[in-house]
Amino acid sequence: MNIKQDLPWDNPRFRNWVAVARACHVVERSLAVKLAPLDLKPAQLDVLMNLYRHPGMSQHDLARKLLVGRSNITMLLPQLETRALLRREGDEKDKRVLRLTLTNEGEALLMQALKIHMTLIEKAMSQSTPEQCDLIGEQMRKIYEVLKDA
Amino acid sequence: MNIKQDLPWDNPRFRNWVAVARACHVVERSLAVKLAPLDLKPAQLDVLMNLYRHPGMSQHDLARKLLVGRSNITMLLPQLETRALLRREGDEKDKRVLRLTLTNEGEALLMQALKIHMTLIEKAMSQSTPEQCDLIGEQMRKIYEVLKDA
DNA sequence: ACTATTATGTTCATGCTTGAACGAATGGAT
DNA sequence: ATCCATTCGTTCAAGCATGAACATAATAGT
Repeated sequence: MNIKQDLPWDNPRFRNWVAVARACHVVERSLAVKLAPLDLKPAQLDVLMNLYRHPGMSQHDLARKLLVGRSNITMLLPQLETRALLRREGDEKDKRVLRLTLTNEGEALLMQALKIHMTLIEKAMSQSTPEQCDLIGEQMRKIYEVLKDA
Repeated sequence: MNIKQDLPWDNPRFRNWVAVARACHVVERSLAVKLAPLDLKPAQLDVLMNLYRHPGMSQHDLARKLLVGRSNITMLLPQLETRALLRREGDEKDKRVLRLTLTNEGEALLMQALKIHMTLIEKAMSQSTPEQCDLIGEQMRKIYEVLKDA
C-alpha cells in the first residue's frame, strides 16, 4: 500500500476539505478587515456574542464555548473591560468564578458588529440555496461531534 | 430596521456558517495533535505539500498559495531547511527569487504526514456521502472566489 | 543610459494564542 | 475536622502570524 498510488489531491474528500479550510480562512480575514473600524477583533466579537446570549457566564464556560484555553480569556477580557463593554463580578456562592455581563455600551457595539458580520455571512452563504446551506451546516456539525474530543 | 428583530442566531445562514467555522477549528486542532509526533505543524505540512506539487516554487508564490504574508514564509522556511527537508536555491535568471524544492528526506516525511492528514480528513468527511461532499466543496470554492479579494 | 516604479525576500516590533505552573477556593472522603 | 483532589482564574514564557520599513534586483519609460 503505497500512498503515492492515492495521493490526497486526487481524493475528492481531501480536495473538498481544503476548499472548506480556504473558505474559512478568507471569511475570517475579511471579517477582521470589516471589523477594524469598530476597533474590534473577531475573537472579541465572539466574546460579546456569547455574553449577549448567555449573560452571567463564567470565564471557564466562555472558554469552552469559544474552543480556546482559559488563559486566552484572561488575556482577552481586560481590553474589553477597560473599554466598559462588559462587567466582571465575583459570584457570591462560589468565590472562584467571575460572572460576565455586557454593559449597554457593549451591547450597542455588538449590534453594530453584528450588522457587519451578518452582511459578510450573507454574502458568503447566499452562494447556496437554503437547502444546500442547511446540508452544509448539518454535515459540519457532524464533523464537530466526531472530532471535538479527538 | 432594528437588528434585534432578526438576530443572527435565528438566521440559518449564520448558524450554519458557525458550524463550518467550528468544524474547521476542531479539524485544525486535531491535525496539530496528530502531527506532533513528526515534530511538524500544520503550517509546515502545508509548505511541504505545496512544494511537492510545485517544485521550484518561489517564496512569493508559496505565500500566495498558503494565503499568508511573505514574511511568514521567511520565518517558516529556516526551520525546515535546517532539518534538511527542503532546499533554497537562487534563481539564475532572476537573482531576487529563491527556488524551493523538497529533499528526499522532506518527501519521505511528507508521505508520513499525508497518511495522518488523510486519515483525519477521511474521518471527518466520511460523515457525508460523496455527493454531499462534492456539494460542500463546490459551495466553499464559490465562497472563496467571492471573498478572496474582499 | 538613466531614472522611476515594481517585485522579491528579510528584519523587526507588535499582538495573539497556547500550555505549564501557580494560588485560591471548593467539595468529597475518611 | 482534616486531607486530597478538583476547579477557576492568573501569570509567564514561548511560538506564530502580521504588517510596515527596508535592501536588493529587475523592468519600464524617457
